Amino acid sequence: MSETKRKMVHYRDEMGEIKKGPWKSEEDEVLINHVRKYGPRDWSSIRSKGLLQRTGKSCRLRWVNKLRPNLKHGVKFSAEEETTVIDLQAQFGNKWAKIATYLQGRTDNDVKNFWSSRQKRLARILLTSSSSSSIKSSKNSKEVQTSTFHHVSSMEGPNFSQSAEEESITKSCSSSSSHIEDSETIKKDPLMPELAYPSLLSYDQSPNYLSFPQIPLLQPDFALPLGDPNFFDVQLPIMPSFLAPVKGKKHDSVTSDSFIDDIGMYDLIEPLPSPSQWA
DNA sequence: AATGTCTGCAACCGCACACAT
DNA sequence: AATGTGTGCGGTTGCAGACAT
Repeated sequence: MSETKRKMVHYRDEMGEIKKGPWKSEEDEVLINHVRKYGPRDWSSIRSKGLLQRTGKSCRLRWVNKLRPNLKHGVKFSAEEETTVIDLQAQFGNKWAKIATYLQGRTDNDVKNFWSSRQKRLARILLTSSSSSSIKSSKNSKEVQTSTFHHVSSMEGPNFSQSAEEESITKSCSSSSSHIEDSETIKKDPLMPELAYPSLLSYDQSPNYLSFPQIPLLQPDFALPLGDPNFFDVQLPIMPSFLAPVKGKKHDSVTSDSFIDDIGMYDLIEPLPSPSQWA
């Protein structure tokens, strides 16, 4: 993002003028020098010493999100990172800072923004698809709906709506799968590629609940603090990258076909590598 | 080419927590 | 125990660029 993206704002308090908005490279330099001298702490002293007209909070945020070493700037989330975020979000909820500790070079803000974008895309797809697709009933549609929905919901985590949106994606998926005659046929459906590899799947207590295999996560105690210079050397678990990264940008009209495209966007239709390729 | 819409992301805000006094 | 200060976190906003029409 350019330095002039945000309007520079100034206001005064008892300590003088406070600057807000985009950071200049000179300010970054001052901040970096402060951290070199004193470490990533005493943020408030930066202003009280007159080094910068920024609040301590603003300085800390700038350091954590932009200036800290080894951050991945301008690098899209990989399939592995997406999978990790999805899984951890389901596990921890919206604990972005915690989730970020499992991802090399990612900040809580990165994770938060990633998730937010993803949720928006999904919401739009659900809304559009529910308004553009008709509902067909088949004798086994309920079964298909259930497994399809649970698949999606397990990816999207506990915050996912359980009401209108749930119903709309269920309808959309069942609509595009209305040819399915029995559960065996489901395995051949491109929407459900992972069903061809049952060993990859795990089932929880509910027999219909389909979820991704659990990523062997680092124990939280094992996660090093961000200040630790070795933090980014931690080896993170790698999943088979059968989850496709988000491709394309705009999806204004969602027909049955384009919905499938969007489902692909949500990591469903990328062809699975054969199990022998995972090693 | 002009305009409208969408997306990604930097940065702010308010709240909560930890710690010192 | 109460209060003040510093820091961290999650939610939200708003802008610039990308993309579609």
